[in-house]
Formats: sequence, C-alpha cells, structure tokens
Amino acid sequence: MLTNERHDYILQLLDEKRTVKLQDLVEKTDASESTLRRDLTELENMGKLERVFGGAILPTRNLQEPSMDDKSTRNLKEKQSIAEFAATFVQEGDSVFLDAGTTTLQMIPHLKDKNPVVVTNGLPLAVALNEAGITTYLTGGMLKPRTGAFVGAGALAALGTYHFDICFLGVNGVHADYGYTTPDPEEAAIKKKAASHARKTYILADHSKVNKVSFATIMDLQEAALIVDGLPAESLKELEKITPVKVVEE
Amino acid sequence: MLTNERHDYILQLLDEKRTVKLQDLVEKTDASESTLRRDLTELENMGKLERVFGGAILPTRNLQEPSMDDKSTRNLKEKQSIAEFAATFVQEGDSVFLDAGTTTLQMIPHLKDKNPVVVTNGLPLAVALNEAGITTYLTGGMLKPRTGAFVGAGALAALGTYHFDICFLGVNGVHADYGYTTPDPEEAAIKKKAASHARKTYILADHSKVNKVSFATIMDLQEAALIVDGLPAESLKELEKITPVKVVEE
DNA sequence: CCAAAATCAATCATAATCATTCATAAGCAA
DNA sequence: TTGCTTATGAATGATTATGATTGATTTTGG
Repeated sequence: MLTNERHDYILQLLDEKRTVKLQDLVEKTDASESTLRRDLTELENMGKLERVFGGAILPTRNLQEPSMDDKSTRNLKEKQSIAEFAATFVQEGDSVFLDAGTTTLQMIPHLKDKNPVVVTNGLPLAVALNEAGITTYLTGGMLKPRTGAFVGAGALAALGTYHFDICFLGVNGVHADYGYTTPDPEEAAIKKKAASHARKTYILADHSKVNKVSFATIMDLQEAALIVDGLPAESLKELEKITPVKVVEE
Repeated sequence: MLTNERHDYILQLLDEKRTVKLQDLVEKTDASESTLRRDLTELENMGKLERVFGGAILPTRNLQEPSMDDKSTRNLKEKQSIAEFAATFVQEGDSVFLDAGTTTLQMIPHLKDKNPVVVTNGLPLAVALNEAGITTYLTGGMLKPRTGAFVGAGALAALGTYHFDICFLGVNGVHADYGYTTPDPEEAAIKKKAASHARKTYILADHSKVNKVSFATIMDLQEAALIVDGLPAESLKELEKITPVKVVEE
C-alpha cells in the first residue's frame, strides 16, 4: 500500500469514526507500527488530525468552518478561485445542480446576481443558499454524518424529478487512466444521476487531486468537462485525452 | 477505548442526564475506577464538569445556553418544557417525524438516547440532528426562505415514502371552535400528510396559541393529541371536547 | 452521635504506547 | 550495474496510562 493510500485511508476512517486507534490501523493495513506512527505524525503536521495517546482524533476546530492553518488556507484560496471561475458558466435564470462539497460551497456568493434556481444534496449548501437569498431546492434523503451530504434512495428518487441546465460536481481524484474517483459509492451514485439529468456537467478539482490514486469508486462521467487550476503541461495533455479541460484564468 | 473517547462519552452522558455516577461509568466503559476518577478530575480542571461525591454534574454555568434571535427565544422556556415533555412519548428506536419549527427543534437534545430515526422537513432541525449524531432523513423539496421549511410537491412526494411511529407538529393556533390553524397552506399540506402517515400524532402548542384567531389555514387533524403547558381550566375543558389533551407536568 | 458502608486521594507496579535510532529494502538516476 | 535517496520495520529505552492497594474521608442509617 502506497504512502498516500494509507494517508487517505486514515483520514477517511477518521472522518467516519471521529477517532482511530493505532493498533486498529496496524491490523487493517499491512504496515508496521513505526510506519503508521510516521503517518500520524505527518498528518498531524499538516493539520489533518490530532494525535492522542493510542491513536488520533479529528482536530478540535469546527468541521464546518474553513480551517485556519497555512496549508488549508492555501487550498481554500484555490478552491475559491476555481469556484468563482466555475460560476461564470452559469447563465441568468439557469437551473443549477450543486453537489455537496467545499468547493461547490464557495460558488454560492458568485451565483447571487444570476437569479438561478439551485438544487443541492448538501446540508451546508442549503444553509448558505438560504442565507444568500437564492431559490433553493434540496434533494432530501438520508443525511451522511460529518460530510452533510444527502444520499440514498430518497435522494436519487428526488433527483429523477429535476432537470438541470448546468451541473457542478466535486471529486476526490482525477486520473488520466482511471477517470474520476470519489470515496463513497453512495455519493458517486448521486453524482452520476445528477450528471445524467443535466445538459452540461462540470467537474471541479484543484491540482492536488490530479493523478491521485486512492481507494475509491470510479465514476463514469463521459459528457463532463473538468475545471482545474494551474497544472503541469504534461498532466494537462494527458487529461485532455479523456475529457475537455478548462483551466482557471489567473 | 481511547482516553479521548472516554472523555467524550462522559461528557455526552452528562449532557443527556445532567448527572453521572462513577459506578455507572465503571460498568459501561471497560475502564477501572482509578482511571475514571482521573478522567473526572481532568475534565473538572478543564471546567467541563463539576465533581460531586459519587460522580459528577454539569457545571452550574452550562445550565442556561445563550442563543438565537428574539423570535425564537420568545416563550423559549415554555417551548423547552413542552419539547422535553413531548420527547417522553418517543420509544427506543422509533421512527419519528419532526415538523419544521422552533418547538420541535427543542426536542432534539431529549431524543439522543432513544436511538430514533428522525425524518424532518426543517433545515435547522437537520443541522441540529446531524450535530446530535441522530440518524436523519430530510424530505427535501423547495426551501421556504423565512422559516427554513421544505415544502411543495417534492416534500410531499418524499413524505409518501415514509411511515412514522410517532409524529410531532407545531401549529400557529388552536381554537375550540376552529381546530388547528397554520398560516401557510403549503406547510399545512405537509403537516397533514405527515400525520396521515403516522401511527400517532402530537400537536405542540404553548398557551399563547390557544384560542387565538388569525388569518390562517384550518387543518383537519382528527387523530392527533394536543400537548400544551399551563392553561385556564375552562380553556382546557373546551379543548378536550375536540381533541385529547396532554398537559406538561411541572 | 456512632458505626458500617461507600467513596475518595495517594501511591506503586505493570502494561501500553511513544520517540529515537539503526539497519535493511525499495525506488530511481546516472 | 553503482551510488543516492527515501521508505520501512525492528529494537531500544523513555514516557504515559492504567489498575490494584492502601488508608483517609464522607455519607448513610440507625
């Protein structure tokens, strides 16, 4: 198992359980205690978790709030510029689908003056849309703890009753060989269904997600275009073989 | 069990029951008395609880949470006691519908230890349920900006797919002659449909809403029982002619 | 008020976890 | 291949958490 894979696995487990024990990780991965200790130390330095005796817990800061440490702030800036760029594709009065996720959340301030009708499956997005005075529909369904995304049969059924002019999705990874990936199969189903009901679909990803491989569900999203920020030219070329790519203007 | 998990567990238990016994903790966790004593000492030093002989209690300052705007704090005390009383009707593992509204919102802390599955059409309720770690479903539909309630065809259709053991609704007025009233016809439709899919329905109203007449939609909710706080005896008698009434125990 | 029972603080030995070091294995460029 | 870097796993002594024991303190029930 690759270092990055382990890191993703640890963070995913942490996201679900709020706390992980080192010994559990030793059992579930094939890595040694030393290696996993190093992983935890690194992830702590990145601010992704907080080590405690015997394992690690989610950092104390609020999950909803954008994080304040250096690295995440930099990510946030990128997400914001991607989101702002993505919003320029929305026309006056469009019906829009916004996937649950932090990047799509950042689009909301830039949608206000376009009088859109927005459908989302994200709880924090519904709150933000409501505050922004935008006409909001929510899919409903089962609420996934922590991520605040609605999934399951209810959400899928609700999606079937809508049709979108434009659809924005977040992903966990984009790879020239494997395509789009996202960790949760249920969220993947939502994304796929939303895309199938849209005239045009855009995938939002910052460069840290490009060519990243991890445990994830692969999504088939043929018609979609990718929106990314600055990329090495070679990565860009490879990606363009599988999908149209829009790069954020600086 | 990690130290942090125990601490969280203790605080959670304390939040629910307002008081914990050391011996109960010894039984429920696998930790020794010594360890749990140390936990309590630490948590006390952090100001999270107050030790007493045999266990611990909530610190005195936590008893009254500050919160919210004027409207939602109006009659807050009454709403809280009504909500707490209403929650006693919920059984372990029940499927529960919670109407959008400030009174039903107050029920959420009292539902935690009953492991319910909760369906709601209220955006603030979904947020609170999520934070409380309760399994949550949301109807979805169109979001009404002012109230944070989901209404319309989408919400009604989603409601049709659920069935509830117990259903709690808020109303705008209760009148011995006119029955239940609520200002918005769309919300009235939601309430009616939810009630029709429940084995048992309770209407929550504080005394300020009794015998109030206003421009409103009259709802026919034959099977429902009314939960109110202190009332003049004559009002109570009149109401009992049209519906079963439960009065909050002081 | 007294005595029994329960709870408590303090101490100590043990077990678990930790940081550090070092040697080996794996990846990679020349 | 060789030489270099990086990732890994095992071993070490240090640190921390834990559980049992002790005698002191508080509550309880006459």
